[in-house]
Order: sequence, then structure tokens, then C-alpha cells
Amino acid sequence: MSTSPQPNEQPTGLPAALPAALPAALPALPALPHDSIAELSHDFRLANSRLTRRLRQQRADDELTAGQFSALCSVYSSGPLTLSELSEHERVTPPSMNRTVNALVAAQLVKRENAADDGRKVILTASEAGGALVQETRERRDAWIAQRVMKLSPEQQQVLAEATLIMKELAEN
Amino acid sequence: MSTSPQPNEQPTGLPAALPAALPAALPALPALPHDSIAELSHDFRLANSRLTRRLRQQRADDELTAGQFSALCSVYSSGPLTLSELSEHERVTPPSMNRTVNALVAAQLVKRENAADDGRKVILTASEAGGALVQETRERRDAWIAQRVMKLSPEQQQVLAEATLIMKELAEN
DNA sequence: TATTGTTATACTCTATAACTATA
DNA sequence: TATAGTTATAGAGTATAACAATA
Repeated sequence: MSTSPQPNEQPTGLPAALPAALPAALPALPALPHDSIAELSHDFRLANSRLTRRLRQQRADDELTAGQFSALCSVYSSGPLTLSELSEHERVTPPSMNRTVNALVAAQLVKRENAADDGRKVILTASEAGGALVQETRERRDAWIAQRVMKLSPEQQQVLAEATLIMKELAEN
Repeated sequence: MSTSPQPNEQPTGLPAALPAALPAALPALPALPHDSIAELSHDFRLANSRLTRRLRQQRADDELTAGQFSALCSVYSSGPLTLSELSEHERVTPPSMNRTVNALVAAQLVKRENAADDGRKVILTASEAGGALVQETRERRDAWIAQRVMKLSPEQQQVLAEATLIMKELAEN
């Protein structure tokens, strides 16, 4: 309630109306519909969470849940991880991640082992079945969104690719 | 499992490597790190859900949850809505939305009334307190992301604005 | 009969607090 | 004492199935 809205003090802050300040480098894109960074941020945030819900709707009954699959992908592609490392990467608390890991270990998709050098740590690794599941399921899970991304223009696809980088960056800080 | 990965048959489908096919309209943006639409879709999906979790982490204890605030914003800015309309907009089932609405009604932020023309329907409207809460809380809730968006380059801000439109479109279909 | 909303129930996701084991 | 992980507990979010009221 008492937090002020940060009147543009940043070097790259824009003066309320964005388009005029742009160096005309993006002619193919339509004008921004947002009057301010606050409005853009608000819109983006709501769009993000609604899209997450939309994607959740799409999941088939026999598939891992979104959280489980995301955690499995991280373990599989980012190598062996401790619980803390995984929970930080997934942006949840260790107890939350532990519950997800329990489900994955019970399904024999992830192996949980004690670290050799530090008895407090556990090392999480994707099992052979876990790695196979990622590879097999990935295309099917992504089919819904991939079909739609495929129908976008090359420019829009470029926008999504760029946005993905920005979103990763935002999620990490 | 049996769903095939759709070998680029779409008119706008790109031939596995994106950059070469682009009409050189976006010189300021770096080359795409994705080899295929499947990979972009996968990355984008995971980034989206991780960012949602990151944003959830940011919520203060005395604020509405993400789902409650999103629903309140929809009722407030998209006028009176029936339960079905709201649940479709928020991309959850009517029973799920009903639970959220119950919380908002209990907090006297939303009014639930019977529709005059159709006794089966309910009309949801933001109360005066609900509208005031949206306006008061919005800046504070968005402060975290707005601060970060403010530090992005104008080009990156443009990307986010464009991506927001695409994400809204994706969530609606 | 079909539609709209609600209740009942269950499972996942998430968090905080408190505990154990190790460093 | 500090750190890594786990267990206990609780609340929010979500869904399906079943039900009630209305059209």
C-alpha cells in the first residue's frame, strides 16, 4: 500500500508513452497497446498466469503433472542436482520440492542418493526410465502449444523466442 | 505417445533452422537459440510456468492469492460476468471458479446476484471495496515485475508487449 | 432434456514450523 | 552453530462426479 510506483528513474525507463522513443528498429511490429510500464507489467503478469492455467487444462490424465514433469526435465537435462539446487531452479521451497521428488522417486523416474562428500546432501538423478519418459512424452506434451506456435508468423515466433529468454531471466532473479 | 511431431506442413512453418528464413526485419535481436518449433515451444512452456511460480513467491501474506486477484481483476474490468463466463476467462472449471468466488464474496469484494432474466445464472460484480482494492493493490502487486521490466531495453519491452498479445491469444484457444 | 450453478470429494501444489542428521 | 533435508500440518487450486434449480 505504501510502496510508490517508481517514477521513471532508470536509464532505460520510458516516459509513459513508449512508441515515440523507439529507434524505429521494429517496423513489422504493431504499436504497443500499453501506456506505461506498469500497465504492460500488469497485463503480462495476468497473461502469464492465465496461459499457465490454460496449459494445465491440456494435460492428459495419464501424464505427469506440470510440476512433476518440470522437475523431472530439470533433473534430466541439468544433470545431478541436490534438493536445494532443484528447488531453487523450480522456484519453490525445499519442502515443496521434496514432495514432488517423493512422487518421482516412487514412480522410479528419479534416483535419490546420499552425496559421498557431504552426508547432509542428497543427489537427484534421472533414472533410465525417467530419461526415456522425458524424451517420449515431450513431443506429446508440447503438441498442443507447438501446433499453435507453428501457425504464428516468423516474426511472432521470433518474439516468443526472445520473450522466453527474458522470462527465464526474470524467473532467475 | 502416438502423436507425431507434425513435420512442417503449415504455411508459416519454418524449416528446422529459423534465422535464415527471416526477412531481416529484426536486426537488433539476437539469433534464436532454438533449433525447432518443438524446442521453442518446450522452452517457452517451462519458462512460463517457472515465471508463474516465481511471481507466486513474491506475494505478500496480506494480499489476495494470484488466482483470487486475477478473478477479481476480470470481474472488475470486464464488467458483470456470470460464473461460466468468468471460469472460461480464467481457464478453470466452474466448480474451481466457484470456490474462488466464494472467497471473494466472503471478503465482500464481489457481489453475487441472481440474473433477472434467467434464474439459473448468477451475476458477479465487483463491489466498491473490490474495485478500490484492485486499484490500490495493483501497483504494489506489480512492483516487483515492473521494476524489472523498467530495466529492460526498449526493444525488450516491445518484445514483452508483443509476447503478451500472443500469450493472450494462446490462452483463449 | 439441456443448461447453470453448486456441493462433495480427492489430489496436487505450495508454504511455514519444527525436527533430524551432518558439518 | 549452521546447513541440508525431511516430516507435519494447513490452505489454495484444481478436477470429476453428482445433485438442484431453472429453461
